Amino acid sequence: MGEVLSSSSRKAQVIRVAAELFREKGYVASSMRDLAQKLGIEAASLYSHIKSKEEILHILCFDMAEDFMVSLNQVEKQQNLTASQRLQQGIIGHIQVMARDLTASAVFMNEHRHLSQPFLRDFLLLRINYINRFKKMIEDGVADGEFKKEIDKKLAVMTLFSSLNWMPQWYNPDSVIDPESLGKQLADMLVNGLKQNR
Amino acid sequence: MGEVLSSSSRKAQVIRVAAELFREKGYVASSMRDLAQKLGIEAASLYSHIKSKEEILHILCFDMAEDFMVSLNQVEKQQNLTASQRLQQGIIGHIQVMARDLTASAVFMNEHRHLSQPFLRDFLLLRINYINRFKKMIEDGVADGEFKKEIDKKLAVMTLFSSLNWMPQWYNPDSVIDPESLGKQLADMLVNGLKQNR
DNA sequence: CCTACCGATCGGTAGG
DNA sequence: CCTACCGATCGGTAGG
Repeated sequence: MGEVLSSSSRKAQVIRVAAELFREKGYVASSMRDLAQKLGIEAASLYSHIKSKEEILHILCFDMAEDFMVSLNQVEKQQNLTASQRLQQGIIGHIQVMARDLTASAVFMNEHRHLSQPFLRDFLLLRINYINRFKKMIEDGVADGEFKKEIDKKLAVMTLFSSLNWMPQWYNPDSVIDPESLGKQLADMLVNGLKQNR
Repeated sequence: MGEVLSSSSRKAQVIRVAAELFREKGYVASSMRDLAQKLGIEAASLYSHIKSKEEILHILCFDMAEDFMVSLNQVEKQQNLTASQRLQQGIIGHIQVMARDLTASAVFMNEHRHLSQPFLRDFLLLRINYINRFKKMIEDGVADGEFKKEIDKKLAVMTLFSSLNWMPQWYNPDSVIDPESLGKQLADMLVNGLKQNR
């Protein structure tokens, strides 16, 4: 997990509480006074821990991005697996990272656009890179003959990402289904579809 | 299309320009002064056309919701079709409604949470109803034996909605692929999966 | 559609 | 971590 977020410092606590607030109300609608109140301190006191409101958003977004990258790096090492197996592992990894901190994941997803430049650009470059690496797995599957050659790879990867990204909005981490099973089911649905196998 | 949005009144123009602004910067970060500037008038003059900032958001969200409902009503009438055919028609309809106004669709999707009560509650009830009607189509498909009985229906419908909802973020309406083809491909991918048919 | 303006709230700083 | 405070900006109104 990102260094700051995983620590138990006061700063980390400020960021975790901020994440809850940002998720609930959105970044722009969350005031530093709201945040201070949740922490039981005065707004001005926040600035002993963080440099600015945006620093909080920056840490939340980039710490999550880092975790997603680490997870995908692991998967890409396993070149002994077939494309669909790697895709499955990638999906499971993504969901596991999200499940470790669904609040930060929701902020990562919905609020990153409020980063100012040049951070926004850096963030979007990381995201494009991540998506392209998933797209590569799909292309590998087509090249192998494991996936249909007629599939629209862009549509496939966008559909995959949409479902992954939307998950923090409805997935309940205390539910019966654990992240790994969820990842497997999602991968299976995407790869095999809903239809009865003949 | 919703009455206000489709008209060419000055009010409709204000709302359309607001939609672009809300999409770009988010509802909260968009000021009435930003909006006025885009229209070439003073901020105070906006209030000759609209009652409040929230009225704009309300109209955008509920006009889109109305259009989605009309589309789904049409599909549900076709009980001669199989579940997967109805699902496909539902998906195509949803995408066609979105494609008619991708800007309003993006606002509908990302900014509805800034509606105040009781409008937010009303909106969420409409959305739940809409989702449940798609879920019903999937359940019908399972009951018929057309879809696998092991599928997680909640996961399937959330995956479907995630992809539909995310589309305004990447779909280019001027692209080579028209909404109907896109809907067909998405439905096919969901129903049949990526895997080569044996 | 404009000028003139209001009270509330914003992120953040100085100085302890 | 607090008190005291700043300049900027917010949505919106009065009155034409």
